Amino acid sequence: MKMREEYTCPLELTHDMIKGKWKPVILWQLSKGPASLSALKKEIAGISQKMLLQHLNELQSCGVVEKKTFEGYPLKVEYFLTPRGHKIFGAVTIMQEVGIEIMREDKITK
Amino acid sequence: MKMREEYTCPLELTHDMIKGKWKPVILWQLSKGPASLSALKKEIAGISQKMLLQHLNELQSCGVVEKKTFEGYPLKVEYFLTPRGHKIFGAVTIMQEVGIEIMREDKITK
DNA sequence: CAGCATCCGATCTGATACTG
DNA sequence: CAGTATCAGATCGGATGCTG
Repeated sequence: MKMREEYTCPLELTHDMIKGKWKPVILWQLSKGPASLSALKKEIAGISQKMLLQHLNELQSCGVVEKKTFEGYPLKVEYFLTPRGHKIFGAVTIMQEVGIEIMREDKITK
Repeated sequence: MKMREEYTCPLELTHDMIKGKWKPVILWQLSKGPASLSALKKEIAGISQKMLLQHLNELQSCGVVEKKTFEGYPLKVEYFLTPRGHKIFGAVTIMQEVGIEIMREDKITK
């Protein structure tokens, strides 16, 4: 991922934050509230642990997601959206709405 | 790109529509009004013709963009957003806004 | 001006196996 | 449960040259 200063336009910056196959779905899940790694893995059908972690790390490094680690056994970690994450989630919401509309339209067309 | 029926969730569908390095910027430009290939190329700094065309084709095949071809020489073509394109543009708008905010925040932090 | 084909390196994704 | 390492295949992106 780029350093912040390298972005020439705002869209490029934000696009980086939601690019990747699973980022919108991860944000969607986290918008419901904090979640552990295993919970996310369960809720997001088809994602591999590697990709989940990789995307979570990217989301953290651009300030969209943070995590809280609880000491002890078994290990417990909670991922959650930052204020910035909630802002970007606004875009994801629209994506979801448009997607629903389109799927509905396509059903009617059939 | 997938066939419509293969999408399991709306977000996956919409994500396909804006994924790719240049799609948000292309939608941004087209939101200002119809534009020719060369106009887009001029307005979008750094894009290659190949990627521009490829993304425009993908946007067309998911019903976000259409084009109108005018016969004659020199050839003239206009790309423009469909109603569906305008809906998705709503998400792009938020991306832009969030991006601007973040860039501003980062400047203050410095 | 609009659009296609090809080649190549970079990046992304996923399966699997392993650590604290 | 959380997280890392690695390897192979798929996809993406960009440069270049060619066609109508």
